[in-house]
Amino acid sequence: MAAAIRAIPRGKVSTYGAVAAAAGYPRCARHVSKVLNVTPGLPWQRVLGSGGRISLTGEYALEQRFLLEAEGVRFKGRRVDMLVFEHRFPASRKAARSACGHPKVVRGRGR
DNA sequence: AAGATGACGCCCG
DNA sequence: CCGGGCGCCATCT
Repeated sequence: MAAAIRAIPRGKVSTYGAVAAAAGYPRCARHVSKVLNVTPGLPWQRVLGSGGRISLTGEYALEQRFLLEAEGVRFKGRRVDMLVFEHRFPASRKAARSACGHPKVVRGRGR
């Protein structure tokens, strides 16, 4: 997970959902945020919400926008121009349809 | 164990 | 565009 985030090059961005999916956990967008919190050294500013919007709140949101613009990322109003700056992760076929942190614990959803 | 929360995502009006 | 609601998963109290 953290590796996926580190893989985002400077001047590019990604979204929680995309990072999670790239890491092999399509349903764990939420946990990406946690990883960012517990893992220092990650380019947290390059991770945005869906559509390229800053999900952060308060001053951190301003920080994030500032840092991104410093890297060359342009904003379209409140969002980032995803069509240009969204980083495409390499096609990982590590389809881990399991839970986020427990590859073995498969939760049979509903059915 | 149950309830509540979180830097989320998607659908509906 | 905005607001509201529901689902998802892990962690904390």
